[in-house]
Amino acid sequence: MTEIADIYKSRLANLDGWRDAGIEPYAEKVKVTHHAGGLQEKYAEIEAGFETGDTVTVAGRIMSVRNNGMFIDLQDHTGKIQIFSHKQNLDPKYMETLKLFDLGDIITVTGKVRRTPRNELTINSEHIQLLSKSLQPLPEKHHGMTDIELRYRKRHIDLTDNEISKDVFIKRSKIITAIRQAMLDEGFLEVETPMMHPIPGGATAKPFVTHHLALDQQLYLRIAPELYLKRLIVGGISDKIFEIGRCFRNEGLSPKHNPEFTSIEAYQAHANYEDMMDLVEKTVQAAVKAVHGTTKVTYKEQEIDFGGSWPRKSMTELVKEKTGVDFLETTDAEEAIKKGRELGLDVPDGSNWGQVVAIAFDEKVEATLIQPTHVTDLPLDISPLAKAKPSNPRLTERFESFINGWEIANAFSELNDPFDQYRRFKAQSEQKDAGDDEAHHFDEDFIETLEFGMPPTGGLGIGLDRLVMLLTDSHNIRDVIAFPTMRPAAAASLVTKMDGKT
RNA sequence: GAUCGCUUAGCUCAGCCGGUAGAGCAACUGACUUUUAAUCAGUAGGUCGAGGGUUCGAAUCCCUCAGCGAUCACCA
Repeated sequence: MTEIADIYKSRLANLDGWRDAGIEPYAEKVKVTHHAGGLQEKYAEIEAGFETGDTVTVAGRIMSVRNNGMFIDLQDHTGKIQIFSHKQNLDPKYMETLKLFDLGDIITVTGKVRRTPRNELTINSEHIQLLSKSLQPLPEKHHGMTDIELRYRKRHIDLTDNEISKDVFIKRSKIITAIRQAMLDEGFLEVETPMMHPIPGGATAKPFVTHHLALDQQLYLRIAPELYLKRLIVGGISDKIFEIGRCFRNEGLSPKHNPEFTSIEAYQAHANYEDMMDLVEKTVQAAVKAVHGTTKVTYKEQEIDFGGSWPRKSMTELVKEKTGVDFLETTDAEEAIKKGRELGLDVPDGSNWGQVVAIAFDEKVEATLIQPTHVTDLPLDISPLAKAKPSNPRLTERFESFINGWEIANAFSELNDPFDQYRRFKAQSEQKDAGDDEAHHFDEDFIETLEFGMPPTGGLGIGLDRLVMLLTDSHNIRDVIAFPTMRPAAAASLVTKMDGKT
């Protein structure tokens, strides 16, 4: 017999013990009057040895047991509190069932609150009862579950066990709530658009493909909600809309990339990219304040200040600062490629002017942008949905916001000229034909949408997972996604674990 | 996709130059209504990630594969 089976069987025996005692081991709910955290706070000041006489009912998980079940550490979602089960207070019939408890069991306790002579806030149990039996062993109580892979695969254990992990997901929720609230405060309407697209659009990325049976139709999981949100702007449902939701990209995994990730996209009619910069600052600052109470955050021992108005610098200007090369002075792609290669950049043959600028920026500038910075005026070649800059048609009214060397936001004055959009899609589809499987698809329906007339509009996207990473000092995106995408676990280990259960 | 590293009991980890598989916690039996990582005595628990090879002998050396991590590449 393997040991896991041993533990499992002993717990099963205890489960039967409850039934023998006439108590259902998966009980009905009880009325919980207090939580551990609240009690710790309320009675923080009482002295060691003081008995309050206040009766409370709590419920939670048994995290540790001392002295034959006399002392139990009970944990609920707010914290821990000690339970004292002594024959002075506890009905003999409950004394009998104490031995049926296992670590991890969810129980309820009613009794009076006191502080023990050893200064531990404690409930003297008068009634203690199983609410739900735990058949699986919890991780080791001192070190907890540190195996990073197991924490990702078995998040339910990680959360019961790991305060830091729990805190990250609570903060994630607060960050998203703060951003949503900031958008609502700005007068934006929250909307929803399809996640299954007949033509994937709105971003440069490889999509997931799926198939609808009844329609016999190929569909793509969305890589961005952008084009649908613009359709809503055309429709005029509101001048200000936003969507918070999942996007899916069929690309490599890394500490900064999960195949599904959460973004916010916002569109504002009669606004432009400069208005979007203000909006990025407002929403991100609201998120920072919601979890830190200040605008300053430490990430990997580096202080990042999200406060104030962030510097706005053009991409070509930044490249010039770092390399001495002003790509605005290059007249065509060939000259740009030559200059780029002189800088030691790996520039593929056939790159266009904008792609060279982007490579120079990625290689030479990106990693240096630690403090929040809006990088503006991105090349038109790499911005197929952004409006060209009137003063320089090679550039667009687009910016990306960088923090800690990461692109956190991407925004622009939306291209609303259907003729221009037609030409951009055409250029993209030529790139696609040339073998670029990330180039945008040609979306005729979207062209038609623009033909109805879209007002001048500013659009914005923010990657929320990365923002959560920054605000929780998390160094892997999997630490901020409750159930990150994982390869299937080795079959053998799972089967072994299941063996004992039958 | 490339390089490097990790994988030993349910959990956390030792295991050196190849020589019978180890500890703590958890579990089980017993003692004690006593605590703060409770204590004491005892018991049990292993396909050493998987497969192959070298060897008299492999957790250990070699090869292949898998999962995970870090870095790089693509991307947000």
